[in-house]
Amino acid sequence: MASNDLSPGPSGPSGPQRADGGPVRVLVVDDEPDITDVLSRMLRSEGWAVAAAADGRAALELAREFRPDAVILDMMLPDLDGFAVLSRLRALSPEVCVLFLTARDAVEDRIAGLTAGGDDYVTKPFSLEEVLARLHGLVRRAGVTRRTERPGLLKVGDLELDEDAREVARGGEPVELTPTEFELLRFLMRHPRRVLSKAQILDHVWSYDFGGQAHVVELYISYLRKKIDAGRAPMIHTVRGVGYVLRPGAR
Amino acid sequence: MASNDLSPGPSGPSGPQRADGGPVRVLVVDDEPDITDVLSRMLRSEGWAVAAAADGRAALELAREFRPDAVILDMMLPDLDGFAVLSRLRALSPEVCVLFLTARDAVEDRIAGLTAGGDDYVTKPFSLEEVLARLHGLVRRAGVTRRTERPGLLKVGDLELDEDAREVARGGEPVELTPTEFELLRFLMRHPRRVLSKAQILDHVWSYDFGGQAHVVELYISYLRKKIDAGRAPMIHTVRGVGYVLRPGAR
DNA sequence: TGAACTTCTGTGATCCCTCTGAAAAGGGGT
DNA sequence: ACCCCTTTTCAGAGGGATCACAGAAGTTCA
Repeated sequence: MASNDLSPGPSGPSGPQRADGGPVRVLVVDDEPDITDVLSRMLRSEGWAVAAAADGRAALELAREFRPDAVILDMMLPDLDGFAVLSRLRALSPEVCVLFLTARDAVEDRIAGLTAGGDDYVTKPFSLEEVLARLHGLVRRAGVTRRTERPGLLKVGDLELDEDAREVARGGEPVELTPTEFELLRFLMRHPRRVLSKAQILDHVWSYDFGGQAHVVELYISYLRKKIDAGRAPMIHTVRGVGYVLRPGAR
Repeated sequence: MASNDLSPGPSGPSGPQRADGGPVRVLVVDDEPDITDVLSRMLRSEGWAVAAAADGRAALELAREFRPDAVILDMMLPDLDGFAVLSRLRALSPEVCVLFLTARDAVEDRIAGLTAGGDDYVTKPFSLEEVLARLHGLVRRAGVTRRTERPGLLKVGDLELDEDAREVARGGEPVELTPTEFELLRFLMRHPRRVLSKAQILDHVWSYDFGGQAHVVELYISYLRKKIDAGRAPMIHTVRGVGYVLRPGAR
């Protein structure tokens, strides 16, 4: 209840770090202030350095001095076509990696061809966890981030989640999860030992336009428990009146 | 009400401090004078710099020169919609963090979704401790406050309370608490060695519209004693005719 | 197109947290 | 010692929160 997000843990800033030790720089480009706002805040709270622009012109200007490592780029901009922005961004700094935001039906078209270059895309409406996960994948593949123990592998107790392979295992035993279950578990595993409210979970795991009740969270928690805690010492604990915690050891 | 404020202790102002050493600045916006009044008093007595406004127009004007680090914003204002105020506040200073006040049934609607940005909300009726805890969490995560040893961890003697994990331990031994017990203990631990009257406790831990008697305080104190002082040297002491103290060592 | 699967809603049952009321225990003063 | 007042403890009603189950709606894939 109390805390609402994702602050860097007690062990210091847990956000992505560049090889030079500074935070990874990301530029958010979208004409809807709600979107840039929520993305900027979340990314900042996750330890990224963030700049935001509302149209293509501003984005290009900003990119020139902000020198982002990555760009989150809406393909529907008021002034310039997303592709125009893209090509000029690339002219400016060829190394930058791009995460496209696009409407669901526009995907098949031409976006698919772009991902071949190592970039990636997310369809609107998206969930924050999805954006975060893709962005992480992008900069990791691009070699921007400092090499850590084993990137893309989350471990909590004997529970392992591989973000790249999308595989989950408890005590070496593989576990099959549906997409939503996977996202929920990833969110829990990225914030272990920390009580997460249903509202927080809803905000991060479900799409931003999801109008549903907190009830779905309870439902999916129960699904996860059946698959992950079945028979073993439970790792998902409910904190009555507050939310849920993922806790490794006993208790 | 007024008599139940907590002034800064003899050890000087213990309130939050900005990285520059000054007090954290918070703007309270609510159209009910009772609310702004009680919040302002409490926050001031906790060492914050406070300004208050009764409607959106005044809030925006005030924000321009007061330059708050955080805003407590009622979503039901007489003139402007809370969301309108929010977006203009953001336009003014994007870094500001916001704690929303909202009716219980309005939550599911649109407030959820805001917590994703790192902001937070509290439903009316609220308790002062709840507001304070959330506000603390917000500015801590926003990196406004000076970094202390381990944020979110309260220690008194061998008693520890982790606000993030919502865990309590006495002498390393974990203790299970219900939500109300937890809030009560947090309040006590935030003001150790200080006699707190039942009225003060009632005002801070219970919702402001709670009509009940001081009897519940005695009841919950007894619950806490059973769980925390059981067998050990007691830390919760009764000051007859006055209230209770939480004291670490002997005596 | 049909079958399998995933996601979400609704209902009811259960648990346990909160608070009330009353009785018991304790303190302090005369 | 006695009485009065405060504090503590006990027992239980009520209600909110959580969970389990079933099924409808939507999606994916062959």
